[in-house]
Amino acid sequence: MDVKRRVNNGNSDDDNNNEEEMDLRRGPWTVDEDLTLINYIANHGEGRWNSLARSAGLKRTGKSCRLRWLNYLRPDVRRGNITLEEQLLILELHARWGNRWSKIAQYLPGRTDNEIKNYWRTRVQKHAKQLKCDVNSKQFKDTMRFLWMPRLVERIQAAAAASTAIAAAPDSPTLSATTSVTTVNNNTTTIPYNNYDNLNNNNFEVHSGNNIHMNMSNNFGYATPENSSTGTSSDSFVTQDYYNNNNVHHVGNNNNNNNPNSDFYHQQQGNNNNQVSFMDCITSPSSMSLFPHQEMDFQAMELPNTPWINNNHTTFSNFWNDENMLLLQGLGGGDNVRIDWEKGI
DNA sequence: AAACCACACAACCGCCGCCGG
DNA sequence: TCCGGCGGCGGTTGTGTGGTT
Repeated sequence: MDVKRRVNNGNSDDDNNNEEEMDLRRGPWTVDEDLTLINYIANHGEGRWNSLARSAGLKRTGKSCRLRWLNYLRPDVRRGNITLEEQLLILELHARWGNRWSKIAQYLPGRTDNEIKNYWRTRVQKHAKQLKCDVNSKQFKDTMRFLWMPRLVERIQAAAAASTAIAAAPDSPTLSATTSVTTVNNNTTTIPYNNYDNLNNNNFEVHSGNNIHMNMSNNFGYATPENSSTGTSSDSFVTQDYYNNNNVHHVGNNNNNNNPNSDFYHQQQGNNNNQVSFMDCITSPSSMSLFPHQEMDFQAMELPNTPWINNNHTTFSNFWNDENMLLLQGLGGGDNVRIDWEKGI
């Protein structure tokens, strides 16, 4: 695509250059442009993007060069589908910081703010729309907190268990291709995992490192079978080893690359196996079983009248499946119903 | 086979804060 | 102190791709 832009309007926008009328290219980057940028940065380093663009002979704005480098060409950019662990982390961090994508991205090694933002918009907001509630509404946050996130945890556990099974039976060709969860090694990031109500306290910490290690056994109020009571057990949840040789690629690619010429130096590394949809998460029969002492504000969900409670809507039929409906029937309504899980409701 | 649609994501835009002259 | 350039950030758009009808 050869999209060019005449830049000479003399305003304060940093894309402009008054000294000369430059035909600045826009749109998808070509292979040649990418290689030029890569080579230039390899020799001169990054930064000072406007002068870099000029010096490298790129007919691009400095801003465009920066974006291309940071979001695509950087060697440590990690591509492929967002893993379960990353999904969980994104939900958690978004609950804490909101749309501060760059800050969230700091805790997902190799992921860019753009990628996380896209994930949020395409996946999370889409499902909020399906539920006919605002993504910032209490209803949706509760849905994430009590259904989606626990389901993710459950999936992660299942994947870890599968991984263990694979280790025990390495000849299994089916299982061996179905998980990206690896065992923990050195350089571990520990993430004490708290619920949304605790997001503002000091218990939530994320330390940079090569791995992310989630500890799910704290004051969230539940404990998983894998958890130890120490809070930092290495037995609980482990993400992919972001930097092992299998998962980190010099330059990644994706299935929807708009630049058809760029594949030659890209390496496909999609991991489709841990991709879990929102509905997959919330329709699990055991989605709630990880929360033995959680207060669940069902009234805030406006059960009888809420738009999502609509038998004609597929979202409803998926969300409030038989088991969940039995649960709700057992509650009998009321204000801020407390679910006493230990009584077997 | 073609048309249509939904999705994913690369890239752009506008705004803002920082910094140096 | 002011001003302009720059980098960073969040929001938005455009488009290629794959699936469905």
